[in-house]
Amino acid sequence: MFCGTTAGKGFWKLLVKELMERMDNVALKQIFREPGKYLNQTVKVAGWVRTARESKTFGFIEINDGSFFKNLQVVYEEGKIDNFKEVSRLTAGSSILVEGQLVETPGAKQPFEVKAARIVIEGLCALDYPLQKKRHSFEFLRTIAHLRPRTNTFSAVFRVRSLAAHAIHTFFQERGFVYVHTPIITGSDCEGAGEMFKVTTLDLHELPRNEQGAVDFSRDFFGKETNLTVSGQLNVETYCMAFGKVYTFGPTFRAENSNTARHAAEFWMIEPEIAFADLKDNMELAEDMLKYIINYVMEKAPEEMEFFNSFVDNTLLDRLNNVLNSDFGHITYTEAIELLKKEKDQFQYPVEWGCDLQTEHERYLTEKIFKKPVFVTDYPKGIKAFYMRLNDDGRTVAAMDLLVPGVGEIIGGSQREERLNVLEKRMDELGLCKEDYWWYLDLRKYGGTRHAGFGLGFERVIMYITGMSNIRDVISFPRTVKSADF
RNA sequence: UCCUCAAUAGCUCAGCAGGUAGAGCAUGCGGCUGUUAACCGCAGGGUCGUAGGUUCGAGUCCUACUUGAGGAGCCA
Repeated sequence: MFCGTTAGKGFWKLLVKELMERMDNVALKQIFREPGKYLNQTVKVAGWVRTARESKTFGFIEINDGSFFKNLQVVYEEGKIDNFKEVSRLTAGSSILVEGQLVETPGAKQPFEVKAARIVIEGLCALDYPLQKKRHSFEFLRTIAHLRPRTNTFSAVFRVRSLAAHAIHTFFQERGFVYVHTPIITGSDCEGAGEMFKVTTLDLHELPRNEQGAVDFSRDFFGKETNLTVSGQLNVETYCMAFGKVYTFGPTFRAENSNTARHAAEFWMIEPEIAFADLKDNMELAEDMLKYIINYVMEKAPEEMEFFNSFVDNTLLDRLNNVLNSDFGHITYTEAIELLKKEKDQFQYPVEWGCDLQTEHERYLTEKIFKKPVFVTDYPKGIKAFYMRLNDDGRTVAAMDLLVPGVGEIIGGSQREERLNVLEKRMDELGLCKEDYWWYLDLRKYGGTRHAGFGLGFERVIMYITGMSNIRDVISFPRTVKSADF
C-alpha cells in the first residue's frame, strides 16, 4: 500500500475521502440508544429502504441497516438534495447512503428523523421485489428464505437467535464449563435410536460389494460405515471425565421422516455434562440456564420482544416473566400417570404406567396442570436409553424431560449409569454389542463418577422465547423432509 | 408414515346453486407542502397447482398425483 511513490497528494486525499465515506456511518442502534449524542448534528447512515412515501416536493424514506429492530425516518425535499427525482422514485429494498441532520420530531410517531442533505443510491431494487409493506404469510416467506431476514419478524427472530447463542456460551463460561467440539461425523453405528444420514464417498451407482453381497464399507473413505451425528453426548462424556463441567453446542442431524412444526433434519443442540452430580443437580442447571437465556434476551432485545408480544403471541411477555419469577414444576413419571388417569376422559389415548406420555398428556401437564415449565422424572427403563442410571426400584431410570407450554419437550436428560456392571447388564438386555462402546465403558472402569447431562434443542428455545410456532421460521435455511432449498 | 384441510393476479384473499374471473395491496403514470401499512385518479397484470373424468359447458363436481399447512407418531 505504501509502495506507490508515484501517487501524489491528490491520490491520498481521495483514498482518505473514500475511507471516510465507508467508515463513518453510524449504526441505527447507536442513534436509537443514545439519541442525545447525535441530535442536531450531521450523521451518516447506510441501509436498505423499508418503505417510502413521496409527495410533489418532499418525501419520506424509512431505512433499516440491520443493527437495530426499528427503522430510521429520512425526510428529503426538492432543492435540498441534488437528486430529488431519482430519490423520489426509490422503492422498498433499495440500498442507500444518507447524510443529514438528526432532528427531534415532537408529537410524531417516530422520536426523531434525519433531514437529508445528501442521498446516495447504492443499489436500486428491481421492481419485482416480492416483499411488500404489508403482512406476508410465513409460508410465502419460506419460499423466499434469502429475502425474509429483511422483514420485521425475521429481523427480530434472528437477532434473538444470535443473542440466545451468546447467552448460552456466557452462562456456561461464567460457570467454568469447557466448550467441547464433538465430531459431526460419527462411526458408532448404534449411537442411539433414530435414523441417521449416511456419510460416504462411495459411488452410489456402482457400490463395491463383499463376498456376501453386502456393501463393502471397508472401501469407503473412513474404511467403515459412518453417519452424521445425532448427539454429541457419548463423546462429550469422555471430556466430562477430564474437565468436570463441559458442554457442546453444535449442529445435529436426524433423518427421521418427521412432518411437524417442531422437527427439523438439521438443528442445533446444547449438551452440557457435569461430573460428581446427580439428577437434581442436572435439573437445577437446566432451570438456571433457561432462565439466564430468557433474561439475557429480554434485556438485550426489548424492542424485538415487544414486537413478538404485539404481533406473534400477546401472552408472551407475561409467560416469560412468569417463568423468570417462579420455580419450575417437578413431578415423577409415576405421579404424572396417576394424575392423568384421573383426567382420562380428556384424552384420546389411554394413560398406562409403562407407556410413553403422548403429546396430549405432556401438553395437559405443562399447560393445564402446572401452567409453567415442568420436569417429569424417573421414567420406566423400558422407554428410555441404555445409558440412563437405574433407580433403586429396579424399574425406573433417573431421566428427566422438561416440558414447556406451547412447545412441548425442550430438554431431555438423565443421570448416567456410572456402575460398569449395571451398565453392561443393561446393554446385554437391549442386545447392544459392547465392543462398539469399548471407550464409553472404559470411562466407568477408569475412575468413573456420578455424572449427568441433558440435551437442549436450540430452535425450540428460540420458539419458546419468541412465540414463533414453526421451527422452520427460527432457522435461517431450514432442512426438513423433502425440503433443502437455498 | 397416517389423518384433516388447502392450492385463483407478484402478495393477501373473494368467486355464492356448474354459464369461460374480481377486490385490496404491490408496480407504472398523473395529482397532493409532514407522511408514517399515507391519500386521490388512471393503467398494465391470471392457460384458476398438474393430469384425467362427468357435462352442451368446470375456478366450482369426481379421481389420481404434486406442493403446502395443521394434528399424530418419533424426538430436541
